Amino acid sequence: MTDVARRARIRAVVRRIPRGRVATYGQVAELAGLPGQARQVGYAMAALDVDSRVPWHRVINARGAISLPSADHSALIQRARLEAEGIVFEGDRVSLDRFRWRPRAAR
DNA sequence: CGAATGACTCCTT
DNA sequence: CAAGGAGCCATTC
Repeated sequence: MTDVARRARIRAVVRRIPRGRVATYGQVAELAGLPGQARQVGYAMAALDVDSRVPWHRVINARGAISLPSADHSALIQRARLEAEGIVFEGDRVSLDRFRWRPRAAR
């Protein structure tokens, strides 16, 4: 699969994450048909524009935390957007039990 | 081309 | 909870 196709599939999965829900990098990788390649998802997110129509802010790491230095501007934008959608942070993380996106088989 | 890098994750100390 | 290591693989040097 080409690089372009791979990133397109990753973006397609991220676009399906609904408001008020989050998904982990590993989860996105899996749904995109790239199991075990969570890093590539992070890479694809980094390549997006901050104002991209792809909801990159709904993608967080397996600990439920934002995978960017807390001082990073993008990290602040990400947290603000998530809280604006109703996601609650407990310290520096989100309860995946409560907010993780659970996609239905087919849609 | 080899080595380092990194918006990751899992497992072990 | 903190650290370290291994697996992962596109990208950059």
